[in-house]
Amino acid sequence: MEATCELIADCGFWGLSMQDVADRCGLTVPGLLHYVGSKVGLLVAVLEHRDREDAKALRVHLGVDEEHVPDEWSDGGPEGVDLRRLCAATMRRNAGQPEIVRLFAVLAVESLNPGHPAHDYFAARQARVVSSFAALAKQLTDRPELLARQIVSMMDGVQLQWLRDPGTIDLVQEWEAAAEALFGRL
Amino acid sequence: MEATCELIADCGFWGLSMQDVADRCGLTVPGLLHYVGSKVGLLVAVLEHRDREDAKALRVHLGVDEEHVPDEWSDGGPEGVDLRRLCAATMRRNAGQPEIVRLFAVLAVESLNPGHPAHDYFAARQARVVSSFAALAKQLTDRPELLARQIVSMMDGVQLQWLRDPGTIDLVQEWEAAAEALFGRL
DNA sequence: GTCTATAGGACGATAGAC
DNA sequence: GTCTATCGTCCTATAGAC
Repeated sequence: MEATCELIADCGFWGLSMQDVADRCGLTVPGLLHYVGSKVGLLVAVLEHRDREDAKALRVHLGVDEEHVPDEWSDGGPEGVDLRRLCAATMRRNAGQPEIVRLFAVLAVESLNPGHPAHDYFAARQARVVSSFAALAKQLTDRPELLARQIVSMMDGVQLQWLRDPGTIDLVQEWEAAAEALFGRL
Repeated sequence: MEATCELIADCGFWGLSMQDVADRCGLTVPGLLHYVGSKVGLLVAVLEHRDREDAKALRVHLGVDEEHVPDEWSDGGPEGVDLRRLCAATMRRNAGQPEIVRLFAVLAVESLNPGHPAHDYFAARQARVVSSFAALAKQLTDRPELLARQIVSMMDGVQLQWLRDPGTIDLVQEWEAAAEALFGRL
């Protein structure tokens, strides 16, 4: 999983070589294929692995700055969570794993092509995030879907700039400033 | 150029096949290589072609809604141009060429890898855009670089969402709403 | 300026031994 | 569960005829 994440982040799924993955694992290519079946199977395995890992870690990160974690938070669903705080927690977590952020950035763009094996996965993911943000935004504005899309756009854009120049840009600070523009006037 | 843009947009530079490009041009692979020398040469040719094309077209688009085009605008430099109007003109133009937007989105992310042949090109491009936006933002805020980065982030993010679901999202409208959040309180 | 022919390799995947 | 051997295909690039 780890090796595959790095290699896809570097060259995309189309540029990924099973040979390179196998080499990093100390396996031969047929040895690797024994587990994942095919190259697409490897991609699916990585995405599922990331989903589990991220769901787990986000809950930890949400609570890490709080003295007491409300019950609703630990239940997994984002209901009742403050939207601005949820975004900040996400960015705080992402600031510590640039390679993972880059993996998703590469796949998200590559999968705009309907023929990409992760096309449906990212379409669904995007819809899910926007609609759950919109649910939380209902309390803040009369156009919650619009605000949700703006937040997602800004998060994606800020992360992209941070990835391009991690030395100059502090992801957490940059997001805090952007959040002020988005949430400040509400 | 046209064929290459579409194919890179679909599969990235690493996924691009000279054979596919040659086929679409009605050429053989050596026939294509005669002009561009190598696969990297083809990429460079495309980027240079887009630079010329976009510089030309942006000036037209900037003036298209105005009765009179001020002299400074036609001189090429963005000095004196209203920043918000410049962004709107860019988005208006991009709304008409989704394939080109997707080409740049794919290459921009793919080239985060320092080993990518377009890495330096996109690093320079990014720096140039941010600093020219920041110059225009000086009149609007006391933190012009920050505003410039926020604008670029939001433009990139909005375009990404639009590319993923062009039927639901109107790029120009979506940007207008986002611009209100960024410029409205200044 | 465009072609045929070909070099020389990497690719994903399968078959079958151990 | 991991290997060797191999298939058939694709890849970029070069050499050289026309």
